[in-house]
Amino acid sequence: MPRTKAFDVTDALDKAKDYFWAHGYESTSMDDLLKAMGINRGSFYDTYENKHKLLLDALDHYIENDIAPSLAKATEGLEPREAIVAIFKRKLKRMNDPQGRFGCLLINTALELAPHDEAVAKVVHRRYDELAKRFIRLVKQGQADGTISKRCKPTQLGRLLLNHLLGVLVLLRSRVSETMLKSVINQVDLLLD
Amino acid sequence: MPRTKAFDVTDALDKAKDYFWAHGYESTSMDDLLKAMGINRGSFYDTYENKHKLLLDALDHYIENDIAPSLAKATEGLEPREAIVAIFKRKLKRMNDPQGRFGCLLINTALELAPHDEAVAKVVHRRYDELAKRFIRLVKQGQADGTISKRCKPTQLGRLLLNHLLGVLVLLRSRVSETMLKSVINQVDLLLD
DNA sequence: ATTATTTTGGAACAATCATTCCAAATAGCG
DNA sequence: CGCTATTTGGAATGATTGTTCCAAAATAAT
Repeated sequence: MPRTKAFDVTDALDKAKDYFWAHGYESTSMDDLLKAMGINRGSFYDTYENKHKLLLDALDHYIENDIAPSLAKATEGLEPREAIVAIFKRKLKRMNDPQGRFGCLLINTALELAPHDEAVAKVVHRRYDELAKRFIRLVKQGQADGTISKRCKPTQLGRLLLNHLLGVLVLLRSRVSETMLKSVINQVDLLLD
Repeated sequence: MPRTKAFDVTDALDKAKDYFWAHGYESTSMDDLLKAMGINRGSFYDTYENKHKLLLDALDHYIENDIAPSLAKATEGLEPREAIVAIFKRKLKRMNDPQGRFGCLLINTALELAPHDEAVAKVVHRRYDELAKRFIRLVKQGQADGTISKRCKPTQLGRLLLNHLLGVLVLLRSRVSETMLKSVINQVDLLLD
C-alpha cells in the first residue's frame, strides 16, 4: 500500500561513506551529507536514524565494499608472499587518484573518534583483528612454501604487517612525497626476508 | 605603562595543547578551550589571534615540549640500537596513563586536517622529516658499531622505523589490547636484525 | 594622583549545528 | 478511482559555533 522510496538506500550510503572518507566525521555537517547523498532531511532521519548511526553503517559498508574487494582483487591468483607485497604496492598505484590520498576510512575514524566513542572503538577492534588474521594466514602459507622467512612467528609477523599498513595509510593521508611513500612501501620485503 | 597580563601565555597554550591532543580540533569548541585554558574570550583573541592559529602554535609547542624532551630522556646515555628500541618501549610503558592513550598530537592532527589544510600539512611534513632524520642518524651509528644489520640503507631503514612508529601511535589511540601493542612493539628488533 | 595604555569579562553577533515536525505529495492496494 | 500507508520537502527549533566589540578594570609611568 505504501509509497516507495525515491532513492536507493545503498547508493546514498555509499555517497555518505565517500564524504566521511574525505572530510572526517565532525567536519561533515548534515547539510554537506544531504547534498552529497542527494536526499533531504525527512528521508534521511527516516532511513538512517541519525548522523552517528550513519557513520557506523558507512564504516561497515566501507569494509564490505571497498576494503574487501580491493584486497581480493590485489591478491587473487598470487602466491602468499606476492599477495602481501601486492597489498602494499597497490597503495602506491592509487596514491595519485583523489580517493587514494584520503587514506583509510577505518583508520581516520579510529583516530578521530575511538578515544571517546565506544561504538566506534568496538568496530575498529573487530576490523583490525580481521585484517591481522588475514595477514597471519598469508604469513603461515608463505612460511610453509618457503617464500617467507621463519625467524618470526606468524602471529607476530602478521601483526607487524598490519602495523606497517597503518603507517602507510597515515603517510598517504598526510600527503607526504611520493619518494617517501615508495621508500617505506618497498621495505615490505625487509619484513618478509 | 600598560597593564600586565593576568595569565601565563605559555601555560595556557600548554593546556590548549592537551585539550587538542585528547579531543582533536573540530570536536574542541571555543568554550571548551577557554575553560581548559582558564582565560576568557577577550584575552584569547587578543593573545592567540584565532582557533586555527592556536592549533599551529600548539603543534609547535607540543613538538618542542613533549616530543623532543621525551625522545631525549628515552635515549640519553644509550647506544644507538638501544636508543631506537627504547623509543618504542617507552610507548608501551605509557600506554596505561591517560595521556599516553591519546597517541600523538602531530599524527592525530595530520589525519584530521592535512588533506584540506595546507598550513597543517606543511608543519606535518617538516616534523616527519625531522623524525626520519633522527632515526636515520641512529641507524647509521648502529650500523657503524655493528649492532644494526647492514642489509638495508640507513635512509630506507630510518623511514621504515618512522613508519613503524606511526603505526604504533595509531594503535595506541585506537585503544587496542595491551597484547596487540606489545606484540607489535617487540618486533622492532626484527627490523634492526 | 593623574594619565595613558592594555587587559579583561562578557554581552552580542550572525552563522551554522543536528534534529524535530508536519502538511503535501505519492504510490500501491482494493 | 479512492483509500491508506509512507515518503518527501522544507520550515522551524533551540542549541552551539567562532568571532567581534566595547565599557570597565587594572597597572605602570609621569
